[in-house]
Amino acid sequence: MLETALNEIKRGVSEIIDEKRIIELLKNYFEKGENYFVKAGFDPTAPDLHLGHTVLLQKMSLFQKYGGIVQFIIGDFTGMIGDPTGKNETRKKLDRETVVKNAKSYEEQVFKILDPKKTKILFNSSWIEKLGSSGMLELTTTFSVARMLEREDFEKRYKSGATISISEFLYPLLQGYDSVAIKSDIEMGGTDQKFNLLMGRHLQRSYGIGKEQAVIMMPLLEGLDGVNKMSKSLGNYIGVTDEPNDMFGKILSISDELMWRYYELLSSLTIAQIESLKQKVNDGSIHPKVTKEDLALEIVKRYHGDESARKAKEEFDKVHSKNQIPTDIPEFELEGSIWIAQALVDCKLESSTSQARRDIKQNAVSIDQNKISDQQLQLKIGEYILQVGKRKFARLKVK
RNA sequence: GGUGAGAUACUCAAGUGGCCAACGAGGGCAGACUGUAAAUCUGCUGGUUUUUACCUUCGAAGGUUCGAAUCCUUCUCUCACCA
Repeated sequence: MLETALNEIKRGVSEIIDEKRIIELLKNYFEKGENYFVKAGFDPTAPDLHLGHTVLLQKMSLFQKYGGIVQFIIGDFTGMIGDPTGKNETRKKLDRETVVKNAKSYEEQVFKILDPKKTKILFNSSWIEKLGSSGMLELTTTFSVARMLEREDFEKRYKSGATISISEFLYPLLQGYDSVAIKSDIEMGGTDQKFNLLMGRHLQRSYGIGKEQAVIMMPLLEGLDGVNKMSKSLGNYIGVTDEPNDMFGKILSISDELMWRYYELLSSLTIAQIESLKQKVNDGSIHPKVTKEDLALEIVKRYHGDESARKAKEEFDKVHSKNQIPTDIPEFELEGSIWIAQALVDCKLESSTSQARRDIKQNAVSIDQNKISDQQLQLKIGEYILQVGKRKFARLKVK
């Protein structure tokens, strides 16, 4: 029992620190029914979860199966600083209303994966603000600048001569202090969080709360480009709230290589099942596209249900394999005779008439499925289906 | 506080009086080829129906000049060394 649980927990994990502690926690649960806390922190500014986050969430939900109580921290205080990636400077404090709204939005998304009955949603401002200036000072005495500079991105930036503001040093400390305040037993995060996660252990020891959290790091899921980690700012993400059609299409657009990575980290198939699939694709008995479609179906199903997933697949075949017009496309109405380039801009297919002209020149624009080449074309009264590239469509009614 | 260096489009980065809407690379978009994959090849990548033209843009504001991303002044920000 303990053995199976541990193996499930270890699947896909990038690194575990203090595995003994985890075994101990599981043992206590199986033998005495004792619960324990599993912490993970999230930024309050971006309540749009994507599949990269779900790698972590899926693992957390597994812990809930084995006695874990999830402490879902919304970093409304630390969010003001922003995790020091070097890109963002100090951010504005979000007003209460926005934080609450974002938290709501988190709940809706998170509870598609986590069990609400075994999840606590906490705001870190609630204990950090109580620290006050003296508490904050005390916190800074627990760690040295030299050690702080050991953190990889600090070191890089310091050596290359980029700016590091003092407030950025506070971020890891405060995140670590969260672990002190809520007495977490396990903290989870991405591999990029290693420094911050370990800070939790360090501070729990410094503050003498009587335990040190174990740390589990999950690999960062690569985004659609297959190179960078999935992130909203890079625009290479699949959001859990994406429309079924979008979600399906995005998954199918990943490379074959990346598909296996997604299988490992996102699919509920066992490792053995995935291996056998891989085998079949390699010897040619299954087309890789079919395998990818199955993956897309499984994931869309998870967030939107059977019916939507099936429809998304049908729609996809219709538009891409058979080259037909999608079912739902945005509709626009415009007045009188109108210049094609302007019409494309008004239908939000192009950002400027200059861009529209360039695309027409490059054979990227079609009307009612026929490519056009006349940049001066005037659209008369009637209904048209405009298309730019492969995926941008609009239905236009000229009156 | 002192001395020196720097700020160019989404990112990196050339350009140091007119040939500059600004080399090149990455990214992005489009076309060909495909499985809407990857790889590869090609084109485009500030705006404007005067498109071999015009307008706006090289940290900000002024100035010199027929003409400035380029020269001068002030300011803002960044970095290095010294204190």
